[in-house]
Amino acid sequence: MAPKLDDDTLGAWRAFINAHDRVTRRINRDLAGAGLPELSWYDVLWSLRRAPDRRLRVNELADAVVLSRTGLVRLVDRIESAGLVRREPVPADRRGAYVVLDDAGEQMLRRMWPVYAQGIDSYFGQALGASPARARKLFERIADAAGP
Amino acid sequence: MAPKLDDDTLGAWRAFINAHDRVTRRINRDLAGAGLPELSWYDVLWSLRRAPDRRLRVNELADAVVLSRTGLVRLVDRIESAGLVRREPVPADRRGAYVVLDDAGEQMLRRMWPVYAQGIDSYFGQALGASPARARKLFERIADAAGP
DNA sequence: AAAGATTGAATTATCAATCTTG
DNA sequence: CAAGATTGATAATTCAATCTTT
Repeated sequence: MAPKLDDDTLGAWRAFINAHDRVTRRINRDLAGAGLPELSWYDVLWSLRRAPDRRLRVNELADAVVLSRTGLVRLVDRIESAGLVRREPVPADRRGAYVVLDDAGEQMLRRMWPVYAQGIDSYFGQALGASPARARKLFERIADAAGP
Repeated sequence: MAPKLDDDTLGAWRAFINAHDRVTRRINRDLAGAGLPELSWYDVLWSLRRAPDRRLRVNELADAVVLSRTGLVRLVDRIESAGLVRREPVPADRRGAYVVLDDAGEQMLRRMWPVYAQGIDSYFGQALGASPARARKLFERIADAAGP
């Protein structure tokens, strides 16, 4: 039942939780300090810009973002109120809705990126050491191990 | 201003966010499925048990847990309502309050541990590969880089 | 005035139920 | 009935303001 976890695995776990909390908090603080919206907004805008025709179905977006489907609907409401995205009907399927990136959303993305990138670099990237690729593989293995 | 982030660092960052979300979600789901409280409760109870005399000041506890001071006060309220901890006055300093682990809290800790440990092992530990110690150091470097 | 802790009000996240279309 | 999306109710997190003691 209770697998024997060695000290390093347990220590790694606690450090992992801690690292995530600190890094995201600092980045969000930096963004707020610059009068910009938080991380989750960036994730939504960024996912949309990468998508063909700058649009995604609500469900697709929910998969791309760290949030429940319901949570995403609420988040899109707020971002739409801010005029950064809009909803559009889906031609073939009248149940669905596209979320489409607006120009103001693209501008916001550009304003946020310097602050965000700086945060990733100084609070996270620097600590990865000589081989970011190795760290990347490690994180991807963890994400895969935890499944969808 | 915008540092050049290489693809691996950025990929590592996205995988990191993703991994954290998936692992904590799964563990919390497993706990809920077993009729047990969520992760943050465990953190509080565990911190108290390690502490001398099974008690910590509210501020000390807030440092040990991934939560703001206010958030911790609310969390302790709930855990106290569940009868797992109690507040006690601090002899020398009448401003302060100890949070003390109750026997029911220790029992809860023991009930939660198998589920929690299993989750850490299968969703996280397995992916660390041959050297958990190396992973641990990496996570600790990140936590340090992001400061307190 | 500052430290320790708490509360009120506002924001956000989540579950279950709902509505609409396929 | 199932899929896509949304809403209502509930719970949790946070900021600023507050209260008490040092």
